[in-house]
Amino acid sequence: MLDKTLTPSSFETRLYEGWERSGAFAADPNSAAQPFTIMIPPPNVTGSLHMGHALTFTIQDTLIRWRRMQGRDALWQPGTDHAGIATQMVVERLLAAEGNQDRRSMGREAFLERVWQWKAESGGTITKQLRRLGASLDWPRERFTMDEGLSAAVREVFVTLHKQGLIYRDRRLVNWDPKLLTAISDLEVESREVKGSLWHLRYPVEGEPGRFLVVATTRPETMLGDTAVAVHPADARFADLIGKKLVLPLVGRSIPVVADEYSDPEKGSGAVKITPAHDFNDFEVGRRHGLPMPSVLDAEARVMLAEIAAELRAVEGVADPAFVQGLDGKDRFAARKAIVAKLEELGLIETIEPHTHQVPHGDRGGVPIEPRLTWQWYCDAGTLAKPCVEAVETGRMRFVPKQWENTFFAWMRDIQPWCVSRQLWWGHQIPAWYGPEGTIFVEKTEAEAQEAARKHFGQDVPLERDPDVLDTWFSSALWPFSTLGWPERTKEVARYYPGDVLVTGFDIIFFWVARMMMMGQHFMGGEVPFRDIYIHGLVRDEKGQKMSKSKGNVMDPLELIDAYGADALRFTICALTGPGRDVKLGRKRVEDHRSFATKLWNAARFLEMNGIAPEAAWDPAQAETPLARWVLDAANRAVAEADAALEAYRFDEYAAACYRFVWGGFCDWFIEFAKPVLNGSEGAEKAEIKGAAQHVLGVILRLLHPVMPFVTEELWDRFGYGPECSLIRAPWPQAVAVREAEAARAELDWVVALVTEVRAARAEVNVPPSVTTPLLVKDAAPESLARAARWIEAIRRLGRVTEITPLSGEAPKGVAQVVVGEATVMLPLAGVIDLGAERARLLKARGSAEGETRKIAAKLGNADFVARAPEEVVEENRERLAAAEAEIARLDAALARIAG
RNA sequence: GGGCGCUUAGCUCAGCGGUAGAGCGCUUCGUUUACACCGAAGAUGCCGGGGGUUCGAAUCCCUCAGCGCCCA
Repeated sequence: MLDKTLTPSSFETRLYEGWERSGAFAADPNSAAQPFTIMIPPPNVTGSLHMGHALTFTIQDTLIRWRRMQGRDALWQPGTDHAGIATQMVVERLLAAEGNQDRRSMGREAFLERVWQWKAESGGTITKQLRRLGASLDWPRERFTMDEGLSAAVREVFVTLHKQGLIYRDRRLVNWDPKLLTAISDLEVESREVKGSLWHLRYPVEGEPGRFLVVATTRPETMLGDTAVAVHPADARFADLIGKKLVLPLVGRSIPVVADEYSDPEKGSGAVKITPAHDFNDFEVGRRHGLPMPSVLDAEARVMLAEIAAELRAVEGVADPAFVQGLDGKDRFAARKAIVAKLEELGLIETIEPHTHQVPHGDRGGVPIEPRLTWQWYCDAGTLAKPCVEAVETGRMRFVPKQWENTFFAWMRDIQPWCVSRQLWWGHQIPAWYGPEGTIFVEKTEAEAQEAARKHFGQDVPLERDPDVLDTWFSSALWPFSTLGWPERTKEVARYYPGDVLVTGFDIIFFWVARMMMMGQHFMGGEVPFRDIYIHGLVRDEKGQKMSKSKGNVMDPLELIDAYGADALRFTICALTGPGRDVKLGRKRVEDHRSFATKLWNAARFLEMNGIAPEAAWDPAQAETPLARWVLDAANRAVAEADAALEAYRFDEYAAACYRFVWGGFCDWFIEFAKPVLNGSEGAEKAEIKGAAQHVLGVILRLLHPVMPFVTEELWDRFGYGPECSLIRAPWPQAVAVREAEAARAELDWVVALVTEVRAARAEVNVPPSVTTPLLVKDAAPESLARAARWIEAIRRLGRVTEITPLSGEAPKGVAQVVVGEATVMLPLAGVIDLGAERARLLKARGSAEGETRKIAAKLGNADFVARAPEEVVEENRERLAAAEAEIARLDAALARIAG
């Protein structure tokens, strides 16, 4: 016997282990079935399961379970990425907490060993948590971006791209994180609004004592590296200054005034100081005008004078080398204070206005990033992006929802060279070796580099390997094929590439999607890495706020699973995942949706109590009774709706179709109609209803399995539809042949309408539930009377009716009346009903029928409508008008009967 | 400043040319062989404002307003 209450925790772990142990999640490269592949966007190895994961993995698992049941050879590739900076930070923090020596003093090798040790101990957190969610990943195939195989792919790709000229070294400005001491991607930079000041500084014009050019800046400390001041060429205020020289305050260096459209006459003073080594825009201006580009801040963003020391010059009242020398080694913010104070003292500050502006911050380190001129490795993303743009334009790859392709195009068409080197230790060390005279040898191994160097120099030379590592996204970009064994020519690569769909959030389009596309197409013969890209929203809290630790509104999916079961969480997520919309999720929503799992459990329990059990031989095509045919037909439609919804990535519609059928159809009507039969004597009818019930329960369990895997598997096993843990591999339901479905639908619809009308009338005229009544039927067609007779038991039970008889002679006094199709049904309730309420009820029904009539009549009275609208629309309106008019007539008759 | 999206019942959202819907909440009633995480019934809408296209607009177009996100 099933327990009276559903307790998900009593079976979730057991079932998951059962599936995993039996190999139910495994892809089979030798299968004849058509593959279906989803590459998990590998979560960060330092991560733990949050709501965003719950959303994305519920969607992926729903898709993969559905396709697997459809008989596809499903591969859901698991794994994690090594998350260079994040992991390095985690381990460094750990070392600090343990009171151990820091990474630099322990050395690179020992540190990396410590990272691997951490990975072995803690790196599996998220993969364990994914199991709680029910994610059916092919675990034995789990990969890690730092695995030997994936590392070999990285070396192969780097060396190949280098030989093709698509990876090169360059000295340009990068986003430098002065806390983490590495270059970071512009995607790892976030703008934060900061309240600062706009300082208006006076730069003296050379040879014109007393004349100044005022520049406005938010970063006065960078002035040490100024090499020009730019004004707009069309700005009349400064026209005569163009080409003249200014004395750079404090430093004493002479710098030119240049004309450049970058300078915005509307902003600040209209003149802008140019510091090419410390600002991206200034860098471009510097390039255009051939300006020197001295750096004045070091890796840790402290003042560094080495590149300007030779040019320090004393100028009375303007520049003071001693002061500048005193800044050497000072932090950038301390230097700003000192410089502002000194300028103020010299009277070189015109005004200071409060100014709120966007300051780029590193998203990991949290400190303002510093544009910095360094040598780095770059990948020619522009060239790699072109075929990706084309693949989306021609439909070889498809964004769902489609509008995201705009975001993608906008970024891809304007993509900048991709800085792939990072000044970290944890990651794939760049396979580049430096020889004498700065020669570079890029090879897969040190031996090959040695060999190349020997060829070049004609003798063995000492080589030194580039200490930097590659951006984590570099290895993640290879994920769709490196996980399959590439560069080996494995059958997995041949079979599972390209994937069918990539599921991810829009915030990741630039990271995953774009980079996987670039590398996938370049290295896989132009073949795209996945055909569909399903973009879901973000999980927000009930009020629509982004979840964040600082706001304290985060929800823990594991805690919700503990409280309500994984199925409830998954079903909630599916039900709320509308197209292109964020998911507002609260505890209450999960609680609400849990009741659906409970409902399913209780319905199954009822069937079990009535001795309903799987009968594999039962043939739905032989069903004779209208009820069996009706429920089989409704199940067919539910399956069709679910399929269509899943094909279209409409998870909300899939959930709604299941909910409607299971609750609104199977439980509310089928089970209720079945009760009298199940209660009655054994015989063909009872056998058939039991047959239909077990058949449809089997359909329901399979239909719901992708979204509610645990409770469906538990019920499947307990009922004995198959061996333990076999639902996951059971065939997806298909429509069955139902004879005369149309007639069954008409019959049941009529009974439902009768019961509903009778219930409504009783409720509205305040008939106590304890009172039962006969029904007197007037003007009923013989078919209606026959139906009433066939369904009398169900109608008795559901409508609190005693018997149904045709009305003979006059209607009794004190009746409540309802209209069902052509018939008027009376409930003789003299002395019980409130006649006033009954009259009001009938008038209200008449009112709405009349409103309907007026609307349709007006439409049909419009000659243009009749002439131009499609014939079937006109015909449909004529029918509706006739029906509404007939209903008014019957209601009028009913009103007349109670009038006296 | 550029781009995208949203605005439909109290709340969360579907519908996107032809009868305005769902779930939750609310009100009333209810211990009938599953289920109170339940059952029955009921109320609630100028489909953001304005203009246009059309026989017909929540749905298509224009415009305005408010909200959100992304990129500068």
